[in-house]
Amino acid sequence: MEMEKTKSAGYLANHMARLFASGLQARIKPLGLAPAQFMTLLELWNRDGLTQKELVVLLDVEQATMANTIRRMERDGLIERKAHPKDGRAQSIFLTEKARQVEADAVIAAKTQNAEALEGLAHAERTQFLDLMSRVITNMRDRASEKS
Amino acid sequence: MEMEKTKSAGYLANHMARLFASGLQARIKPLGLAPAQFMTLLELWNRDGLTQKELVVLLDVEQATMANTIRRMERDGLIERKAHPKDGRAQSIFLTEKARQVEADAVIAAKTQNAEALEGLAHAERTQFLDLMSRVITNMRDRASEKS
DNA sequence: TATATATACATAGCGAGCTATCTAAAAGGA
DNA sequence: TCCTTTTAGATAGCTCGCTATGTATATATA
Repeated sequence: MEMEKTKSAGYLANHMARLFASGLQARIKPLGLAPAQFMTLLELWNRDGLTQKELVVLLDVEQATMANTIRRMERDGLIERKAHPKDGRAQSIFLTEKARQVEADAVIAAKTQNAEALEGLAHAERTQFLDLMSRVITNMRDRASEKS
Repeated sequence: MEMEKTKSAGYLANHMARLFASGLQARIKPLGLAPAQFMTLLELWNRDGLTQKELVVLLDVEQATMANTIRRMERDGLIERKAHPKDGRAQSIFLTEKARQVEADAVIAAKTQNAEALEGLAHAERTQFLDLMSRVITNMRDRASEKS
């Protein structure tokens, strides 16, 4: 039973994601951001005052993962937590001035990384690439949630 | 400057790779394997007695990453290290009987995971998906090596 | 040959993902 | 109202990436 890794979608997905992450990391490190922090900031730049739970749903990571990411972001002065007005268990997460200031540069960095990765792909290929990834994600997400 | 994460190749690549990894993990955990161990075993099932350095090149991970993966594989009784006959710095890595015994089941698990992920894609779409990922990987790899 | 450089591997320390488990508050039901 | 269940979050402990650095052996050069 042969298994050629260069023809395995899973192997390629892992390899590709690592290259995206390290490329993005190099670009945003000067801004004081790490990749998961950037992804979280994307949601917060869009709308402030979310709870940890809301971020978990938006980014589709486990609660424990988000708890740690948020802790590092607080440590790094990117966010502040305030008591939730209605729910004593929850906290609302707000951006600091520092986080607001890096938005433009960080978004440019991410767009540049994406552009570099997709270099040499025709417009239609790019569209299809995003579509195929979305469909594959949907396949696996649905299958995963079925089991719970 | 808007940034829609569902249209960002990097975001999708990360999400997809996490789903592949957790799907594979669930399937091979009963065999006593973790995902990175499986990827390493794919090379060793193909050819035994490789050095750590050779595995680093084949899997395109950092040397320190491979050193840790190998240590866990040794701990778990999947490999044994023997002194390299020609080079006093290096070690040759050999499979244990245990590692050989799980090959067939592990390969089936990985193929099943890939098949599930690609469900609903036409044959031509699957081919193109692998091709697009390969080209994107090449883009980023070349760019990364340029800088060193 | 003696020294300098390059290479193979180990280790420390961090980010980011995961599962499992705990606490405290909220919500629901008897 | 009281008790049970659910939910929000924290924490411990693991894998697997990474960078940076140290050590010992090989190799190359003066």
